[in-house]
Amino acid sequence: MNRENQPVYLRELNPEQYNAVIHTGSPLLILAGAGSGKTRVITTKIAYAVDALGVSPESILAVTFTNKAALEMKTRVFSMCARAGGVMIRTFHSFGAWLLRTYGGNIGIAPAFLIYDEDDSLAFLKRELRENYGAAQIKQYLSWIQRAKDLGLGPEDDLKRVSHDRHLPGIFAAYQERLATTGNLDFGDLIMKSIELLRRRPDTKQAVRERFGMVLVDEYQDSNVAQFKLLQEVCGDDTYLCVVGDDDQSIYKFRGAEVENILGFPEQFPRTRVIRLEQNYRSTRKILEAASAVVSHNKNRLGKTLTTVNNEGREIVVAYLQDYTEEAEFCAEVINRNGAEETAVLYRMNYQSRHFEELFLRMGIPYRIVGTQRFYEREEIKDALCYLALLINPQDELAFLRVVNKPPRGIGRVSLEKIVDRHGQGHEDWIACCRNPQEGLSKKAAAGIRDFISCLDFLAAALEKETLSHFIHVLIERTGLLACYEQKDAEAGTAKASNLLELINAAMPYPAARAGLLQFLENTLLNSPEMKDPEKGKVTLITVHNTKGLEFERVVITGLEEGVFPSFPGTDPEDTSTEEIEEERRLFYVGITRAKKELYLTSCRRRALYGRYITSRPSRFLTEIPGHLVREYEGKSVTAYKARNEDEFCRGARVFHDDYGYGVVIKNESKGEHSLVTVRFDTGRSARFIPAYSSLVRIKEEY
DNA sequence: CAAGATGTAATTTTT
DNA sequence: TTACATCTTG
Repeated sequence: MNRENQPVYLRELNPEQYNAVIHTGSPLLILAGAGSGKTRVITTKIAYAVDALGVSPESILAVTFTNKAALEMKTRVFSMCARAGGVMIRTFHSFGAWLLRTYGGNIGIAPAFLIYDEDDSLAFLKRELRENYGAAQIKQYLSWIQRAKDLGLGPEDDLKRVSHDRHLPGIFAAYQERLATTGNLDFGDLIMKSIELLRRRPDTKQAVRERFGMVLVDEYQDSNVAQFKLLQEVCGDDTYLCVVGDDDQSIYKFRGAEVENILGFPEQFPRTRVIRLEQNYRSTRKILEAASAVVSHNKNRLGKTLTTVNNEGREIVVAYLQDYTEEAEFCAEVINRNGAEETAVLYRMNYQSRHFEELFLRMGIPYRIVGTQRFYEREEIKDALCYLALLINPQDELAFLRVVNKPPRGIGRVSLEKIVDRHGQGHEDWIACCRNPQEGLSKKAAAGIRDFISCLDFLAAALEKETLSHFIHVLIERTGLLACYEQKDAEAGTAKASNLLELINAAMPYPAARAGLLQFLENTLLNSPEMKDPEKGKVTLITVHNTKGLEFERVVITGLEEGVFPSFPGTDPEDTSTEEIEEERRLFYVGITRAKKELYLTSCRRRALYGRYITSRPSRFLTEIPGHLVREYEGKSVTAYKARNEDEFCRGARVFHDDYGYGVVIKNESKGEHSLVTVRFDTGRSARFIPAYSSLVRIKEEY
């Protein structure tokens, strides 16, 4: 075919990418391997549809999972095609919010609803359950409710797939009811209510289907059942639907992601055309080969063969180390040799970052940590946002309870209880409830309430007069939040006051008054800019989950030990289900494929757990990488600990045990799977161990 | 009503 | 070990 006359962005594509871009006429599933130019294809496809096919930008809907992805897609589409400004590029939740604000009135949803995040939901459920349940149980129930919503199930549905708990349906129903009295929605509702809207109102469904003739979904492997149902409602027979994803990179099962969505897409949508993107542009051959070998151990996958024309590259370095201190030292060494920029240290769990932070701080290695706490989740920001929320919606119970005594106004638990009781009797909102004379309140509390009300009145008036940004400035001063946190900052060395001031800047782009405030609140929550822009010259500390969509020259994946990576909390490693292991393996696969040129894997012999050392075994994933791709790190620690082979505890070997201390192996018998080792300790005692189940470590002879 | 004391639990996390 | 949540005391 003649591609000479086509725009540059088309000529740069490989044949599969090209076919995916120009395809029309049936549902399309693009199976895009890691580093295969997935985002490029989806953005080019949008540009091409507008430019070459004459599709109206307003009729295109592109859905992603993260704000970051949405933002990136917007930027890339607009840079390719200026006319694409009208394309709707949103996250699933943001799309739901749009749908409900636009048409929600048809099913009785007030367009000015606020969105409760997970913390809010939990606080909410706590109010419902705290009399009879512990914190852990409440969390469990919330998690079940969320899972149910992920599956598109309401309180009245059969919840057996979520849990057999007898009380769940009742608690779920009570939660929904309580939420309804505030008029607000939680994250799950943004999807659930959208489905309900389109099902109950054929007129709305028709309007939506007429508007969106072309729908694209990115990261489809992480969609859940509810999102699939929503997609089914949005897409009619005439809608062109294209989904992009990689079943090997599905890592959010614990959040309700349903790999079946992508695996079963061709059956769900008849006449589906499947295009595979298997050409990798990111990694060296060795890295890619390792990644493929590892993930090929998974059974539940479509299977694809990634190839690359890139160089073979260096061997993968595997370092067996003594403990997390040595691991941090190893990372420091990698960084000092190669530079911090374009280097990432990956770990399975957030708390693992501490060891790296400590050492890097001491050694003066510049680093940044990605994705610990979101801006809007900060205590002080949340306080300010709750004042704002209360101004928009005086029914907002949660917001009221959070800020009524913040900063302290002398309204304690007892006084609050009385107000809550009083509110429960009438049907006035929280502010009206406080406005009326309070009986039985202490003088102090009554004064506090009066103060609170006059503060809110002042703010309500200010909201109409000031720009939003200035209004927020007024708010944090008039409420006393700023002063309160300035004092706390001085005591605790935090930076909460400056975060509050940051909020003033964040509000700059928004219009004034209620309308602007509403937009601002939604954007803070649903489009909160995460501070993920790679700063120059710093090493990146990041969880493996958070690396999705990123790439680095050099990657160190740390903590490759059974129980850490793969992780299986609370479960016996022996009976961990294969499904769980496969998800962990996919996560490892994601980690490996982030590396462009160099990959390092570290595994520790001992790890500190809640102040105690426990021995761990190397991750099974390490054995899944073909030996010829790997070079074992031979640093200072090699003498202390080498990969365990039969000789590790041979007769005469010097060993250390957590409880017994130092000793010498005097006998080594093989018994089936495990060897039985007899040790005489320096204290004179002897004991027998199965090394696999003990904390026995081989050490250097000198010790 | 607010600061200290004791107890308990401990993944990953888009929105 | 540490972080937090709930309980007790000033």
